[in-house]
Amino acid sequence: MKIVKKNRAAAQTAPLPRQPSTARGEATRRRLLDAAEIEFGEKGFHNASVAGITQAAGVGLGTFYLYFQTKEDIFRELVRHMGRALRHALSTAIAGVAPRMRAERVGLEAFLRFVTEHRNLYRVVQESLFVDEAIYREYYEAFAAAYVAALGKAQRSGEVTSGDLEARAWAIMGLGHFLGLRYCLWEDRGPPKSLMDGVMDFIAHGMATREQAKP
Amino acid sequence: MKIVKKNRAAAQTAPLPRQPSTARGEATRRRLLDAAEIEFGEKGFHNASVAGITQAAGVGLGTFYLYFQTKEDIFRELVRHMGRALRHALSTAIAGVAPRMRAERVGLEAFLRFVTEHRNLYRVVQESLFVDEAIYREYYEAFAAAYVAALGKAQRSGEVTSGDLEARAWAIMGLGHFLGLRYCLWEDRGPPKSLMDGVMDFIAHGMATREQAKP
Amino acid sequence: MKIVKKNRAAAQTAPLPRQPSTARGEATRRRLLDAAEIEFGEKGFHNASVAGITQAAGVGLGTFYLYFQTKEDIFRELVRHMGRALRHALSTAIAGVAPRMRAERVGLEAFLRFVTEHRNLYRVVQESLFVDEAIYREYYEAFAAAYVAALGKAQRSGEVTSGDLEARAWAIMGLGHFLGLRYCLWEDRGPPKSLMDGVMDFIAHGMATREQAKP
Amino acid sequence: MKIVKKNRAAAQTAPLPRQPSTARGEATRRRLLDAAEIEFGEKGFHNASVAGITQAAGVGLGTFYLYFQTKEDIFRELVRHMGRALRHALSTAIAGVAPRMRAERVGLEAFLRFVTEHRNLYRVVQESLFVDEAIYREYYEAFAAAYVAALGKAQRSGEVTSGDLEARAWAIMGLGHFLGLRYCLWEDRGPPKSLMDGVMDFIAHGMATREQAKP
DNA sequence: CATGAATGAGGCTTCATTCAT
DNA sequence: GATGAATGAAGCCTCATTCAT
Repeated sequence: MKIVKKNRAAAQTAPLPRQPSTARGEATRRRLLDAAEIEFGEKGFHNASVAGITQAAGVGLGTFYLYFQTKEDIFRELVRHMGRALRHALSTAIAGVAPRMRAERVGLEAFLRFVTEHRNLYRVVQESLFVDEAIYREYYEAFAAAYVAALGKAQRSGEVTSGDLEARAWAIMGLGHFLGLRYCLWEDRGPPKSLMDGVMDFIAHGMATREQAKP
Repeated sequence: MKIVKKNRAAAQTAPLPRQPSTARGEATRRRLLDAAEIEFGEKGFHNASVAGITQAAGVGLGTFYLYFQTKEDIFRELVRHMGRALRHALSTAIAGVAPRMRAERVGLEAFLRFVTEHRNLYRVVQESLFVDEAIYREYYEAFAAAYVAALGKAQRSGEVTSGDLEARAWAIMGLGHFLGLRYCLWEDRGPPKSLMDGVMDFIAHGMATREQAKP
Repeated sequence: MKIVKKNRAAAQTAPLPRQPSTARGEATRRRLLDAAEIEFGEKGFHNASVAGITQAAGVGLGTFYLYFQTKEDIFRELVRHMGRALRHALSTAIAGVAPRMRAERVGLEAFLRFVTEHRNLYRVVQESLFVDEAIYREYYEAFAAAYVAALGKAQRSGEVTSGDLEARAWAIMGLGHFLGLRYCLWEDRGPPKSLMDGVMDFIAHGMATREQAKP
Repeated sequence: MKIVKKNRAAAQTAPLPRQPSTARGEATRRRLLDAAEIEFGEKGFHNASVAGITQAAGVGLGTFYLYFQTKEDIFRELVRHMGRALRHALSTAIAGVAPRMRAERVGLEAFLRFVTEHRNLYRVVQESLFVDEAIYREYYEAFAAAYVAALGKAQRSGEVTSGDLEARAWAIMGLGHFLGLRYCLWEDRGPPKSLMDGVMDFIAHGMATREQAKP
């Protein structure tokens, strides 16, 4: 007797957009994600439009909603994708690399290369702080957790000094983030080797001269 | 990378917002800025509305355009304001502090305190990357320049090791940024002293144990 | 008064839905009608969706158009179905019942029972006034015609007073409609016997006391 | 820290559309209501568009939302308006009329006249059953309550027979509704006097001949 | 100085219908 | 007979900005 209105948010029985089962559907979905990466990366979330995405993807406007529930949805998916891809790239890059300081360098280089090669995706991640803060935290907390684990191992093996690993992980993530912004996104090249040397020295030994008393 | 904006109306003929000449006008302008800081900080640039700002400021909607040309305009002004205020807070905090590593600590503490106390303003600055990238760069480049200058002096006086100061400045700004995000914005307290000790040790001496060969 | 419809596609060349020739086809068609009855009844015509109907019916979306030309089409079919079913129920119920006032009561009771048991279908009929007014009129005019015929017979046999039968038929249909709405749809029970007694008394003898002069 | 999204439904601090305080605003609001009455009446709720309403009202599209929160909102307002206007028309018409059967006739005539003169508004009320059932009930329950009260007085004064007044009120409302539909909306004239005579006779004395036993 | 009614471009989302498989 | 991916017209609603008062 009650007239039910459609309400996406509250849709209880509403069928979620089906994950396409066919190969054709899979391809369409991928095309949309690729297009969204570019649109969001270039225009930002709010200035990007679903119409722009579908146009770039070469599909009809309505098709978008076959695969994603909202504009935010595909955005979130992109962030998650970036997270997975980056973690995979890094773990692949440093697999088997020792000692730890060498792994640190390889990891940082891989990160900066990744940023350079996926500038749009990287911007998407950064903007997620203003679109869906939760997913931004999720992204970095996952990253931090992995980092803390790696540092912990190195610490136990005596390669890394004692100290709060959580803070150190965030510090180094921030450090990498800004270097990426400054040298990869704004200048269109990864940081030169000389710069990497300097940065790694900073990470390994800090910037205080020996004579300095601890602050 | 360039954020495309929609130029709804080029406002070519629109009269420039007058610089308030009276004390009353000055107060109105101040009220608008204060309200905007809260609105933008809490809702983000795109979800904040001019109407919301004027309402919070207790002035009429039209009044906004007596003092600012566009919504972006007041946003930019907020970023510039934050830049000035933060630089002032830091330079005041470390004035006369020596040696350099001590100044670094005092500066980082002052920064984190500032972030904690001006969370909204800080969010505004971060979001500016997605509203007007130029002003974000401006903000950090000004900051970096000052930082490089300070480090240069310390370097010449032998308090800081040799190395690329530009990169070091950005690294430490990023480091501070992430610590602020993690410990000040997400947890509602500045970092505890023990954490600060660890962080400063990292900045001063890095994290490699002595036995480690340089990576 | 005419409801303007949007003719999305004139569907001039579209093949007419085939009348199912197989038993399987017949079953599918039946399933669609049953599902539509529920969907339309619960959500209303505009909030019901073809997808919802096919989902509830357990058939593919495209299958719908094998059996019905448009969403309105199946709706109309439901209205016609209700008309036939109700007329059948009533004529069955009062077959052989005499005298007329007894038949009236039996008929009204059967009607209210029908409404109670087919709430969704009844809502569909009512909504048809706003979906396709012609079919609504068709429905009630068919009903009225049958009613007038029955009353005419009773009139000629002296069981019913003289007077405009058309108006009387519509009056009693309206009366029944509102009682159904009030007591069957909104309260979930048919009207109690005492209420039926009162209503029948009203139909038979009106509500004026004997002393009343005719108005 | 939480990004607040705008959500009309959940808008907690959102300013309700101000009731216009100025005479100009009042006029605009009235123009919108008048236009909506026609649009909804002619096209039905779902086929009417806000754009159509504002166009007919001669105001900009956005202006609509200065005065009404949603399309449903103005629709509801129309229903409420109709309720007030009709009750006012009826109570004015029968004020001081006696005896009750005379008042009944005057009331029914006034109702039918009202329907004839406000066909659009009347359709709006009927459609409200499918747009917002609650307001439809509200409308008729208010009406029924007033009716029951009037009948109760007549009953106590011996002008009306004993019996369930609630049921009788709904029965007569339904009766009036269908007569209005049949004779005022579909034929474009009120019912002729002869018809009114017959109907009033039915209401007063029913349709059973004297010889009939009570059913 | 200040106001707030008015505007309309623009964006997201829905869904009936088609058609290739 | 049946399917479901694809389409795109259409509609509701928001909000920065203007301007007459």
